[in-house]
Amino acid sequence: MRSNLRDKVEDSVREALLTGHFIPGKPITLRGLAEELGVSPMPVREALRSLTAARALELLPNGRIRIPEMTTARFEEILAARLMMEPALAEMAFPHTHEKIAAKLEAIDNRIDDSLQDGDVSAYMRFNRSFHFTLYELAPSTVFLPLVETIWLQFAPFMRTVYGRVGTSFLIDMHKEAISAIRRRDLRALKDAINGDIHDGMGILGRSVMAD
Amino acid sequence: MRSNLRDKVEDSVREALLTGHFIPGKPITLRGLAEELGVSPMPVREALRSLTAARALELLPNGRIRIPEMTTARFEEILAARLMMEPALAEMAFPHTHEKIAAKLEAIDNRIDDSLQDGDVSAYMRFNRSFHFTLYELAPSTVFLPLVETIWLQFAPFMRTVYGRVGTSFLIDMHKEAISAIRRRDLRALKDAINGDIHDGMGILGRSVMAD
DNA sequence: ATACGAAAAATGTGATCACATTATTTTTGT
DNA sequence: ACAAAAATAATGTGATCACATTTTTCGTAT
Repeated sequence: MRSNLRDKVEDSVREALLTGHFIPGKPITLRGLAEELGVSPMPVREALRSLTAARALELLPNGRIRIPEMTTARFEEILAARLMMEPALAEMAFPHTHEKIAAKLEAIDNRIDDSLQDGDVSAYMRFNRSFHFTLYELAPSTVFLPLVETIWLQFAPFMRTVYGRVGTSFLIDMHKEAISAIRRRDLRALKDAINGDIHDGMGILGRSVMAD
Repeated sequence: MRSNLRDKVEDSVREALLTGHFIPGKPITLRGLAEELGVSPMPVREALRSLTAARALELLPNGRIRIPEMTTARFEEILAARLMMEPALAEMAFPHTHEKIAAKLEAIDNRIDDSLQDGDVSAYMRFNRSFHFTLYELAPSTVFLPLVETIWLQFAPFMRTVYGRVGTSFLIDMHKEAISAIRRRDLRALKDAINGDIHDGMGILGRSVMAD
């Protein structure tokens, strides 16, 4: 088995981005991250290069790397991209869903509810991502799936600040509707649920913070 | 002004990919490319890492890097992604078009015709890309535009082999319809032209080769 | 001739170093 | 006390080296 430090570093930065442990605008340094992870700057360089290409990180004119800041225009584009691609991905996944998957999604959704009750934002973000990608990864997709992963890396750090601002008590999602749609073999309802989840869960919340 | 070798290497590999100078399946070596470009392996490493993240290159389990091979499923996904995103990008660009842009596109389109007449596939691919992105880059987009660039990097090497197989004489595009739509200020017609260009120009041609 | 195995070459990875540029801190002058 | 300037520290970039793994080449046996 072939493994390398670069992928380990990339995975851990990915995870940190997706659970909101990096703050938008905050610069990241090679040596700093390297020391933090106990590796040389070399694998960090490659991992950050990769994430920069995925637009999860931003390369400033002076060569510094940071988490990009969110703008209203970018947020609207991300929203539009999600609304285009994720229902399509759900549709590709649909033929591969069955009761066992529905049960798995239900278990994840329960942990989401727990996280919200506890006010544990990181856990919420991790399980929410898990919910969506457990579904999406059923799709035999080598194009859309990576694109959607890229998108999530772009908005996750911002959503963390949103949740921090408005709290976790007002979070709405349409996960239960999605699970029900899978069980009823209702593709239309599944796509609507995903669409609604993005529109109501992310869109409204994000815009409310953006308005400041 | 801050410049670095890495970006120069990346740009030249990008250009080579987009004009079909790399053959799908062909492996790329760090030291080989480095020597070819007259630099050390270091900036090549970073450039290839970046392009791998963009799915323009593929990292094999043994660590080797190559241009991905096309499959029917991947082709269909790429087509679907293009049909989703490019008309949307054209719509975002539309308010920023005017006669001067139309004239510029017309000039590019004339060079496309010349290239086809000469049977110069590389020139054709370069100008075709130039046509599309001259339009798309008018859109104030920081999300869709990079996604579409990623897509083009993924199908360009394959299209080169398609053109090599079926020749350049049967190429159809809807560029003139797009230019006319811009001049008539007809958004609907512009989106239809882009849609048709992708569907007829790439879709039919690609599928015919894929069918082998 | 062909298949197998050993030797040789080539490859990606990670570490370290040197260097120019940029950021930060300290010193100095008024 | 505050601003300007000098010194110091930190950063990304590119090169080179060592190394394990993989690929290729070449010799040998059947």
